[in-house]
Amino acid sequence: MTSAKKTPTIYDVAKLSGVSITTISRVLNSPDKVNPKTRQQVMDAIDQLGFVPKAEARARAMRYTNRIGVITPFFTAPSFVQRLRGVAATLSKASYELVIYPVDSAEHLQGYISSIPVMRNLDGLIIMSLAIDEKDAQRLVDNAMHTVLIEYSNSLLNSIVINDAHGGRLAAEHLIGKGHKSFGFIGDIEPPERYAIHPVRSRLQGFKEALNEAGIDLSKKYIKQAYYSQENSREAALELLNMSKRPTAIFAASDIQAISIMKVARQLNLRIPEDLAVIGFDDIDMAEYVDLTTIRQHLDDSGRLSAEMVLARINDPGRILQNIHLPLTLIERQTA
Amino acid sequence: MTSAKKTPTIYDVAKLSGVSITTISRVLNSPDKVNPKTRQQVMDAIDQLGFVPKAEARARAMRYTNRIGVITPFFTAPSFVQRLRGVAATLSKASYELVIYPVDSAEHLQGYISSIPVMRNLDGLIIMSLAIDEKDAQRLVDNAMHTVLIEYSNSLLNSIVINDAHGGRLAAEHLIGKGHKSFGFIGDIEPPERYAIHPVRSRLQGFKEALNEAGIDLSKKYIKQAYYSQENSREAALELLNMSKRPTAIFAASDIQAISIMKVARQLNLRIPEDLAVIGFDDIDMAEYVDLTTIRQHLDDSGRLSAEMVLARINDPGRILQNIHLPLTLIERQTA
DNA sequence: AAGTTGGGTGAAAGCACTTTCAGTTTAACA
DNA sequence: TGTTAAACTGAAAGTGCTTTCACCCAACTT
Repeated sequence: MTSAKKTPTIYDVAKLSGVSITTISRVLNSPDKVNPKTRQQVMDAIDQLGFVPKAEARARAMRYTNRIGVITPFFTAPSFVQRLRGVAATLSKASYELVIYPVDSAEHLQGYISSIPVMRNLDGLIIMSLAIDEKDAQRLVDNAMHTVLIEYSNSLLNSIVINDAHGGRLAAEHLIGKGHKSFGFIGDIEPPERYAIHPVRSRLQGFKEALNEAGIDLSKKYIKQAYYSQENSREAALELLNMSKRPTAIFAASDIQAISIMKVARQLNLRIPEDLAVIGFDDIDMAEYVDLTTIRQHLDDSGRLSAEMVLARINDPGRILQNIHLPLTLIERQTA
Repeated sequence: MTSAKKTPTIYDVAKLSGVSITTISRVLNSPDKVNPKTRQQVMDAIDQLGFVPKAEARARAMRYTNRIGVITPFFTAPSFVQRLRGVAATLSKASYELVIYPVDSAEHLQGYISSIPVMRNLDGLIIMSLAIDEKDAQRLVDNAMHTVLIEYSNSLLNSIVINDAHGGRLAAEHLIGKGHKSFGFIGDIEPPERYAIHPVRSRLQGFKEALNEAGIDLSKKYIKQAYYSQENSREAALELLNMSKRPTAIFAASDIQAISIMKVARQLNLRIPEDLAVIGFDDIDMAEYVDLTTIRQHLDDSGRLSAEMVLARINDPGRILQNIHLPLTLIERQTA
């Protein structure tokens, strides 16, 4: 029965299904652009012939991969997920695939960064919250890999950043405005990861500065280092809240940590915001669920924007470099 | 100043070394057929340009992609993220890339599913919470695409499932054990998406059955349909809690919805669990932060397992099919 | 009824090479 | 020195696929 003497090509499939080779290609590469009925005919023919597109021919003819990559640490932390959501939304519209490169060590990062531009199986790249050095940046531009950085910047590449110190100020000012006099801070000031960038110190600094300007000194013992984990944040919160003169307001460098603090406060029977005000940073989805007052950093938008920027660059490589500063917004809810 | 705009081709090499592209090709493919002097010139040019036959590299890269794909709806909903986290963790260890195909329409899904196995730019595939029909399953196995289904099963493919009805029972039994007599249910019983699978009905059914067995009838008006959004869940909760004889315990078909209910209860000044018990389903990270009692479905583990299964299959294609039932565990915290 | 969209489609022009074939050197031999 | 086979080379014709562009036709506008 098996007639085929040679492996079938799209020309064979085209003949059998009665359409042009163009349509076959389209069924395979952008199925949504072809009429479902036609698509079904083509798929039937493909199945019948056992057609498999030849990788080399494909590679030859394909100038783009229709795929953009995201290199990110902590890719499942809520704030990163929300950025990814923004990225995915715009990529999906433009029918690009999303490849995620989770980074959990410096080697990992270096590996990705050195092989990606050479392998060229990506049309563009988004790098989140990761510091990349001059040499790597240079390699990226040499190999014409369109990339945008988030939370980090480099003169050779597009970037999207926020002003973390200003975020700290916003928090301080809001709390001061509410009449608070004694403050605490909890955040991941000295994270263990060498490869990721660390905006927390800036948030703290802005917070301190604004307090100073209001004549308030935030002494060391009210500043608690806590890793991004729940237990760790909880311990820090406990220490703060068990102090003889405990603060009436706490600024947490991330919403997740703020929520941990709320949990401890609840267990200690402290009312929020009457006994303790809590303010977070990020405005992750969950913040609204728990009515957390926080500094919104427009996570979805940053993702969306970054994707739009790489797409724009792909379509117009001559486009000028951009370094976008995203605003921060205080979102007042119930906790402060 | 920008030097290399694109990767060099044999044309560039030909120009630089002053011979025709034919000769370049020959140097590369049958060096013995070309004059040593000419060959040397060509090699020099090749070195100088850093030329790598592109198609070849691509084709090589494509025969074994080191990449596995995940097709998933709602890819940024917490429960899906947690599964993805499991997947990413094991893939990262095995140094595989993760490609995410977000599905937001039936066409999308059908498109992916028909082109992926044929195009072979993936070594394996994980399909989450999506129903796939016999024909597609058949095509996947015909094309030797190693795939694992999560929350759905098919006799031709590996799968990982949970017993949703049993989860409903667990919730009911726990609540009954706490002495509750009047119950409510909130969940996405009739979701709008045709392409995704819908375990909520089963959860409700198990819940109802267990109540029935305890002699309790869950009447229709205590069963509220609510989409997976915050506002919708809130409305449903409000209706339930404003009833003349309001339930003392509510089972939410997802943690996210349970948390919405908690928010409403807070606004209504209802104490949890004294005035109202709430139990969720999933055990997402956030559940612990807000002390939500819930039915844990081991999300990270299901992701990890699914990745391990496709990896195992890639390394040993003869491996027997598995249909894994993951246990559900009641996690008792503060809300019920 | 005429005009405007816009989805679906095919012809044809790439893509980055390989191969064929005809031609040009070169080397070797008479 | 002329002849000829061998060695080398390039133009052009594939290779199997993707993509651009123009076209058709049906569905809306006005």
